[in-house]
Amino acid sequence: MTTPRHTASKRWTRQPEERPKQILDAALRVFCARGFAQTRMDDVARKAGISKGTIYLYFDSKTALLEALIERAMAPVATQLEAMAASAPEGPVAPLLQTMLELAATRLADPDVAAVPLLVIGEAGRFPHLAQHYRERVIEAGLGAITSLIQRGIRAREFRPLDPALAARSLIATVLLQAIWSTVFARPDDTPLHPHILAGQHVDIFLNGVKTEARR
Amino acid sequence: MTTPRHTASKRWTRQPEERPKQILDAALRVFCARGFAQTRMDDVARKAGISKGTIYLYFDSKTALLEALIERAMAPVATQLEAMAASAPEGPVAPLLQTMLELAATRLADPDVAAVPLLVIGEAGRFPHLAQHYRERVIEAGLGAITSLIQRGIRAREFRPLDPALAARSLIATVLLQAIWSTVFARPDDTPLHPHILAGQHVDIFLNGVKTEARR
Amino acid sequence: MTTPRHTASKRWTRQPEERPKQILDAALRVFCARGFAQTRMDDVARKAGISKGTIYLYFDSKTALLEALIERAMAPVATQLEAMAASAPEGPVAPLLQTMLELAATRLADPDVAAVPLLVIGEAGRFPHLAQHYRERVIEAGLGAITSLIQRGIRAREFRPLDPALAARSLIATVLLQAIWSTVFARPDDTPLHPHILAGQHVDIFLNGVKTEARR
Amino acid sequence: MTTPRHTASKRWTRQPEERPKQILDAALRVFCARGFAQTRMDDVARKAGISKGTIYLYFDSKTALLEALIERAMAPVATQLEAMAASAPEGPVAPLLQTMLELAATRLADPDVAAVPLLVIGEAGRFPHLAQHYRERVIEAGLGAITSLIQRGIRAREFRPLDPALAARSLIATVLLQAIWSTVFARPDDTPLHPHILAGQHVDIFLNGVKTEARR
DNA sequence: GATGAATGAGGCTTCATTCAT
DNA sequence: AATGAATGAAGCCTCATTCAT
Repeated sequence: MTTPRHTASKRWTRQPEERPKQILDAALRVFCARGFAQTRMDDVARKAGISKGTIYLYFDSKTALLEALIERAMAPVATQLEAMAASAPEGPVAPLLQTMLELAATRLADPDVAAVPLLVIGEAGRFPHLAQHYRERVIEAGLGAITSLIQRGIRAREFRPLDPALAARSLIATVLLQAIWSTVFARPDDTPLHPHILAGQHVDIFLNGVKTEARR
Repeated sequence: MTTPRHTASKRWTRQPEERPKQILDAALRVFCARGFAQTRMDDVARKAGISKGTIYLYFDSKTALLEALIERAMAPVATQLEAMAASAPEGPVAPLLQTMLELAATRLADPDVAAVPLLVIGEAGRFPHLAQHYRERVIEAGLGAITSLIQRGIRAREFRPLDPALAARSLIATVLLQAIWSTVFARPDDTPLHPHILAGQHVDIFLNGVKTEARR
Repeated sequence: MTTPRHTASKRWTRQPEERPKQILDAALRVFCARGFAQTRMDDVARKAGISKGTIYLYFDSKTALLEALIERAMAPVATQLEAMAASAPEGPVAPLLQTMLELAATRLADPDVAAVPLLVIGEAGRFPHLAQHYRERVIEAGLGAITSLIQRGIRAREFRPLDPALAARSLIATVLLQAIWSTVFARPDDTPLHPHILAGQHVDIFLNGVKTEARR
Repeated sequence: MTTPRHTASKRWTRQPEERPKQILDAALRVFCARGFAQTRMDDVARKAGISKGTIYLYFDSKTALLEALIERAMAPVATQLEAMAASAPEGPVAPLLQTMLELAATRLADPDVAAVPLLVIGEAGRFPHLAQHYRERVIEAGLGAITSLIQRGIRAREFRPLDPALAARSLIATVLLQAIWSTVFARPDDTPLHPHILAGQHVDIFLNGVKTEARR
């Protein structure tokens, strides 16, 4: 068994285009694994396969790295939520809600995706502006989209009358909390709960729970 | 009748016996406000009204402080959950579930109570044993208690057949996530969402969603 | 030859009263020897016989150390200059000027005293406010005191008419520059130029050069 | 007739031959403005309009840059001083001294010229060989030239007997110190003291102070 | 020759922990 | 038991220098 030499004999290569992405990807992993405060810039650098100083060619500080990271993760979510809310097709909203929840469950089953809200939760105390930004662009946007759909359902007598904002929380909490739990409390030997199954039954309960009472 | 250990030769009146509690209370507050890593022992000391060195008379390290804190918060919850599960009265479980959820909502509305799960979530990456312990004694116990009640409801045809473990998650997630959110994303000018209202409508939706279909 | 054990068996002693002075003294020496930028806090600490962290119990930063140092050195000089200017006795000013110059020469012969103006000169580029403060409190005060004495001499026909401010510069420059040179360009094997001799001849030349022309 | 080394295949017009001068000029400015230690190679490069790496094609290190800089500035001064000392015309030395001082004052009024002694003063602690070299080639040469002229004046009974070496210091200190002060303590809104005026009065005082007493 | 991305040693500063009082 | 001065290891960040392009 020979010791494989590295195929690249160069100590490093220029990759100014790729570096920011490499660094953010690495930072997400290590911040998530150890927490922001416990992560050393060296950890990020090693994970990205570069040297410590190189990070500072692209990001001003450790904090700037965190902010860029969260900003990057937030942007597509916020965009998609707005698009969804704007383009909901006519007709009953129940199937729509089901689709959205399953989509969310699938997305959040990816640890890299679930990592970001967790980071925000963990660092909100230290970086209130981050938390506020996340709240506005993601949480309120998401809750708003769901809330308006539920409201539509109520108006159309598809659902019985109830507070649509609270109902929206009832609908999405299970999926979100599951994402948090499976990331935080995962045990190595755990069979991960398939997100579709949980989301499926939850949506079923919810829709049964909110649907207009059968004529009496 | 307390046994005074010292014969009135001291000037300070605070009893050593109260110190651990004072320290833990202070630690909970500051850990929660700034996060564990960002909190200095000086912060804890100042909050407790004592000096930094004194903490080390009662706790071996900063980590030990965190562990004691979480342990202390976990104990009564675990005890109560076990008691509930053991002593559930006969009859329909729906009112029981409602009571439990409202109790949980009320408890978690206290920031000092909600702080603990948040701490665990934030530090799980660094202290896996803490996370595991919390999972076993609180999460699994709580989910177990709810699950077995739901199972009883299903057996009694009070509820339609579904996976009781998943249903338990559906039931409690809304209340827990609300506790997390209102702690993390609270805005100073926010009217806090009264926990009873959210829990009330959520339980209503849930119970309507799981109840046996009324024969029509 | 035995290895002498330290008489103090304690690793350190409490000296909260003495520390600031100890630290400033040490800092003056090492800043002067190596320059501010080239000096590590470790150097200061070692010179002061304490640990690096201790410095930060008394000074906020390396820069604060420099500022405190210069402030401390400036205060007595400024005070003395003001006192001198205020309490000059009546009569001819020539002996006064001679006394002042010799005093200045003696003072500046102490390397610890000469070090401060040198520090200011070296760091003026980085700390303009320091330079400005020094200029106002020391240089302008000193020049002002000398200038007003010379003016008195001119008014009393003791000196011939000339620009007193420029004459003040002529008078003190030699002593000051000598202080700078002997600090900067000192060679170990140099016999130091005795300040009194230089100052003595310089004042003699100066006073001869400014005295009223013998009646013609 | 210059020999073009490249056959017009390059786009840039700056000749490599000019680079060292460009770099040294830039370095002088920024070293003077911020001090040697506080100046980054990037600063020098930007000032020179080239890139950081290019400096290393011409100079081995930052220190080499400083040394080359000072060496370059020293050479003409040393040469001129030697020439002056060698070719002093016969007759009274007073006009000669006056000319030299005014020349020095004029030269030192150029901040780029005054910058060099200041740099040497500031970095003498770190680069003793620089200081020694400067002392030998500039200071001792300059003092020597003046000293020997004064000695000539004493021998010719133009001046009264005094220590010519100390008198030389008395003569030049005012001009040098003024150069230092105006560079270090310059205020933006200051009308700079015209060097000729200061030097003029100083030389007048000095020559009056050293001239043989008019028999009365 | 020129560039500027990449490196990594080094310094300031923080803070958990110790210990003399 | 309590204090808080003192310690020193550890981490963020800078920047002189190198080197692939």
